This record gives sequence, structure tokens and C-alpha cells, in this order.
Amino acid sequence: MSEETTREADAGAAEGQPRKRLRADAQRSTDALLTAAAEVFATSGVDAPVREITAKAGVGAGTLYRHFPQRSDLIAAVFRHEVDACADSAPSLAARYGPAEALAKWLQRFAGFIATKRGLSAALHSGDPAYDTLPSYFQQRFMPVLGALLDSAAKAGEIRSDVDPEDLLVATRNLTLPAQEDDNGHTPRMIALLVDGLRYGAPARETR
Amino acid sequence: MSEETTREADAGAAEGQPRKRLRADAQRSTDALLTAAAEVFATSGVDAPVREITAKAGVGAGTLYRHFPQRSDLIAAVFRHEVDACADSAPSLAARYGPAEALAKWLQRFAGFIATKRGLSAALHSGDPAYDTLPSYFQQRFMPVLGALLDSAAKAGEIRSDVDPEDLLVATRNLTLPAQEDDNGHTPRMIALLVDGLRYGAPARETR
DNA sequence: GACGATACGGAACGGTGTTCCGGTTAGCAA
DNA sequence: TTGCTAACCGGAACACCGTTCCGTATCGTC
Repeated sequence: MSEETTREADAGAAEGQPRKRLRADAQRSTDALLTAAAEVFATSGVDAPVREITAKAGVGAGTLYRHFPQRSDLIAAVFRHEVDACADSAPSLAARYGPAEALAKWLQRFAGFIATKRGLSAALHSGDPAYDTLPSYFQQRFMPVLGALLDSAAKAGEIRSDVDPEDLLVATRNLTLPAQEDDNGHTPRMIALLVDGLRYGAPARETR
Repeated sequence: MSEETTREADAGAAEGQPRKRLRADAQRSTDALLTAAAEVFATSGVDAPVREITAKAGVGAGTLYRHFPQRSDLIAAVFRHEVDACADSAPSLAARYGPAEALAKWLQRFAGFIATKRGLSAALHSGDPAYDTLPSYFQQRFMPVLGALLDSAAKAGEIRSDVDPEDLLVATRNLTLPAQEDDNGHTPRMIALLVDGLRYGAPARETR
């Protein structure tokens, strides 16, 4: 969560360009802007004033515009950054918990990710070409992660083996929709239920 | 079209309030703002600068904000104003043309009205409570008008009598959707076709 | 350590929504 | 008709926002 993801988002974007290494201070600014923007977007929405973001990042306005000339560039970068953070959290979960438990925990994490993206949906469908590659990036990053979690849980006999990763992804996303305002822990409970449902058909039956 | 609709939009709004008569100059300003805003919205969209509207209306900014404290108030008022203008155009059409012809002409008028509302749809669904009563106002004003036109055309034997006003309203509105950018007179032709379809099943068959 | 390339910060600019208030006007009563 | 007052008008003024620009600071390298 709080680990700095230094990796650059290159998949899905226009590849083949030299991708020059950033200078150290430029990299620092970029990271600060990304995390600051993520917080601001979460609290004040994607239409939040630019100065709020630069202030929280401890950065000048010029710096923001050099790295993200368009607002949509920043939004897309934040989105990719958080997709990465969510996807990258899977391995450590898999190492710390049993397969089914890791799967459950990651889906909770994924649901949290989706919940914060509610405000973006309007922007995402604005037709700005900066967002065109986001859906495929979403798929490319999450499908292998979830597929691996499902596989190892199925191999361990802790869940059934006939679950399509995409179905589960969509189902989890949809589970977060009705929540909207009443955040009374409704979504986590529904996801827990969903995972229990997966466990139900496991070949090696074990009573939890 | 260019006739000043002095009537106040009272149906659908919170009724029961005193509805004090406006002073003459206030009424003038309100009307000027309404027609100016309608033009500006049509050309520059609903996000057009306030000053553009006040300039076209020949009015100060303070005047606009006194009559329409919120932008949504102005948008809703323009909408109601144009609904009224469109609905009120029916009687004169009915007086000037034969029943079926009047029906055709009014549907063309209605299609033109809908076409200019493309840009509003985003604002309309923004959840602002100022827009809550607009759909019912739309229905309340248009259904009787169209119902009357259909009735007299059916009674004259010029069109079939089994047409639901609501169906025709929705159909006409939908006909304007695909038009979007290519305004090569596509929509008017489709509506003419629709009306010819109505004529087809008329009891007293006459070859146009 | 020195030097060019690169990146930074924040003042400044143009544009926008909104408020405020001195001057004007409509409507009414004498 | 005249005079009075509440209601209304206009636009200057304010606050805020996105964006640009450029003198200064920092990085990476020789």
C-alpha cells in the first residue's frame, strides 16, 4: 500500500519509444504528484483544484504541467499507478496467507480499489483519447493476478476450479456498486460471501 | 418561435406559493435572459460563460444572479420556457393547417426542440434537484398537445386512431438521435415518413 | 570541482463565477 | 401630476482557477 512503486507504466501505452530515464528529482516529483493526486482525487474528486494537488505534493505548478500537460494525463497516470499497486499487492498476500485466504484478501483489496474509482467513471467516458488504453491495461494487469490466485487455491483444493477470472472480476466490481453511500461494511461482507461460495464446491471439503 | 411567451411556468414547480407579480422591468430582464441563454446554450453549450449570456441579454451580471441564483435554475427555466414555446405552437398550427398537416408540422417542431437539447442531457442527469420536476413537466405539457392533434386528425379520418401519444413522442425523439452531426435534413424526412405511416391506416382512405 | 542540460518553483496572466452597492426606475398614493 | 419608496439594475470589484514563463537550483558527467 505505502510502498513506492517505482516501475513505470509501459504496457498498453505506445511502446517502442526510447523511454529515457528520468532524472532523480524528476522521478521524485512525479511520484509525489501521483500519490498526492490520488489522495486529492479520493477526497475532492477529479475536478479538484490543481493547486491543492501541487500543495500536497510540495511541488510547483510548473512541475505538474511539465509532467502532465493535460489533466487527463494525470488522471490516467494515477489510475495506472493504483492498478499497479493493487495488482502488485497479490504476491505478498499469497506469501502471507493460505491460497483461499489470499484470494479473499486480494478481492477485498480490489473492491476497495474499485470503490475509489466511482468519481472517475464520468471522466473515463468523456471520450478523451488519453483514456483509451486504460480498459485494456486494467485487464492486462488484473487477469493474470487473479488467475494465479484462483489457480493456486484450486490446486490446493480450497475452492472449486470452474471459475472464470473475468466473471469474478466483474462480479466483485458489481458488488461494490450498490454500496454507493451506505458504507456500513456492506461490500466486504458480500465479497466474503462470494468467496465462501467459491469454497463451497471445492473438491477437498474441509469445514473451514 | 419569436413570439414572447409571457406566461410563467407554474405547473410542476412547487405550487401554492403566492407567486408575486414581477415588476415590468424585472419581467423584461427575465425574458431577455431566457431567450439569450437559450441561444448561447445552443451555440456554446450549457457551460458557456455567464458574461456571454448577460452581454447578449443586455443585462448586468447582478441581474442574472438575482433571477437565477444557481446556474441550474437558469437551465431549468430555459428548458421550461422552450417546452412552453413548443407546446404553445400547436394551436396556431391547428388553426392554419388541416389536422394531419398540423400534426406533421408540430412533430417537426418538436424534433427541432429535441435536437437542441442534446447538450443538456449531461446536465439533466447530474442529480441536481433543480431538474427533478422537468421530466414530469415535459410529459404534462406535451401529452395533451399531441393527444389533441392526434384526436382531431383521427376524427377527421386523416390518420389511424390506434396511436398512443406517448409512443409517438418517444419515436419522434428517437428519430432525432442518430442525426447527431450529419444534419442533411435526415430527421425531417424521417418524421415525414412517420406521419405518412400514420396516414396509411386512416379509415377514410384518400390518396394524399 | 566545473559545466552543461534538465528540472524546479512560484509569480504573473487571462478568464471565470459571484458579490456588492450606488444609482435608477416602476408602481402607487396623494 | 407629483412625489415617494421598494424593487431592480448595472458593472466594478473580488476571489479563485488553469496555465504559462523564466530566473534559479539541481543533477549527472567529465
